[in-house]
Amino acid sequence: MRSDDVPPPSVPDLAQSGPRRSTTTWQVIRDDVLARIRSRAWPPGELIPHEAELAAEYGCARSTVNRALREVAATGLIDRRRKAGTRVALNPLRRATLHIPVIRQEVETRGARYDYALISREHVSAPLAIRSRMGLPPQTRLLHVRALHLADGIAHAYEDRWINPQAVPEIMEVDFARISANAWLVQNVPYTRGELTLSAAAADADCAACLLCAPGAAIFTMERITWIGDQPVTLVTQSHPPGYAISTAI
Amino acid sequence: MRSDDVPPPSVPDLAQSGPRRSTTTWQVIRDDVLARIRSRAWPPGELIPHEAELAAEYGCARSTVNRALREVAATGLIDRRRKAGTRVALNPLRRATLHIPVIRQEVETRGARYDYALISREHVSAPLAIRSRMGLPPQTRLLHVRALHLADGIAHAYEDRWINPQAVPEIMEVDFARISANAWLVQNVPYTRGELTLSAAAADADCAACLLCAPGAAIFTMERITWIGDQPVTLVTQSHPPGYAISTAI
DNA sequence: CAGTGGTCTAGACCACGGT
DNA sequence: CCGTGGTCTAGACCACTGT
Repeated sequence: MRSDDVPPPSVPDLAQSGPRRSTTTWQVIRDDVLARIRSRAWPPGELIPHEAELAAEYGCARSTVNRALREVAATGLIDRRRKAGTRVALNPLRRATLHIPVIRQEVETRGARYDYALISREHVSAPLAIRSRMGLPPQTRLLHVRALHLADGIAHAYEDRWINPQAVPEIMEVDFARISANAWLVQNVPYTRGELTLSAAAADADCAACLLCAPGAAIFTMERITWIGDQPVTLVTQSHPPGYAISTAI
Repeated sequence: MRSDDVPPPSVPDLAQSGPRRSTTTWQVIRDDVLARIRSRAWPPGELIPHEAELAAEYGCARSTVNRALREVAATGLIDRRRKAGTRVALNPLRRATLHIPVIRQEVETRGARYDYALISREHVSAPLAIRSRMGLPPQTRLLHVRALHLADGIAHAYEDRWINPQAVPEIMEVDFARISANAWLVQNVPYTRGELTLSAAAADADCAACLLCAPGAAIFTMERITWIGDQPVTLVTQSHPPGYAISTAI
């Protein structure tokens, strides 16, 4: 920051959880804005000063204020519109970034040995539930691959995957005993779009047997669908044993 | 009309000169970078051109390239380090933004009527599990509030909440039959930090009774803890009936 | 129309960290 | 050391949209 002649803004200094390490101007502005919103100095629905005004207040360029406010807007706490200005969100629909674990890494960073075990591989006509989920017509044949991810030999995740050979014909030649479907797809298929769905499900017989839990036990599932253009590539459901959780800061 | 029949550049023809249609320069660069990564033109681990080089290619300012690459880096697909340059991530730890629903809105946007029903309110000594989760010493007394969120009269979420009156003394006077704990806290408590944990759990007897499902049924739970500074404010667990899921684009 | 945010530039200095 | 990204500036024009 350059102009030291501007007094520090009179922001109610909320109790900080940790030491403030943000030294850059835009981070200072961002944190001040967050503090003013959370302290209700700027209550929900309120119009906050526009960029030029804040730039003057902080003695910085407007683009620096823009950067700070853009970051705040990304969390959903403020609503920005041209001409209308910037308002504190009335019902802050919070956005949080979720770090989606890559199973192998997840296992190995715990210091455990990672193993992959193929359970089954079949080329079959897709069941209705899978077809409709992937948006495929009747009679479509899909590759159905089931596998287990192991941490030090014990089950870490049960994977039930459907692959559309029309999108990736080469998949039919892959030996899933040697390379996991996920690893092969990650290395060979540049998907253009994906969707992730988190839910809870009761363990079915197969899943329970693999994860060593009771049938019907509460299982955390992550379902992913990926497309190349409009063509669905794969639908994969990864089920984690009871106790699994995923966290993020908000 | 100029010759727009040029196919979408697989290796993008750079040196833009004409006006942009619907996307801005930084978005074009971002999309090109994503396309080159996904098409493996830039394979995992590869060093990509540095900012100045890309700026020259696109005929734009370096800060515009910086904006584009910063957005890509936010998704975890590239790793940027000073002096070392920018590399395509070897194991892309994917980041996805999760939109955390505000229950009332979630219900009302479905066109359903929202209702809130208080089940119980007690001022009790905190159980060990709750204390340790919130990082509170033994003997701490907490306000325990259980409630139900209803959509058109049927259960949409079961809420089990613990509130620390030391952080928010006024909470003891609030009539939870009139206003939900969440609504009151959102309006009155500027938390500085929060943590969200998603998991699956088996429905306990109370939860099952409220959500009209079998005891032990797989329940999707969202647990939130918020702090003011170092002081924990509230720990809330919201449980959703079987079938509930939360989605995001990746 | 006019006010506001969104983008962009052509520079500049600085912080980090590999060599 | 010195190359690279991170930040910042003082402007500028444009796009959107409320009045």
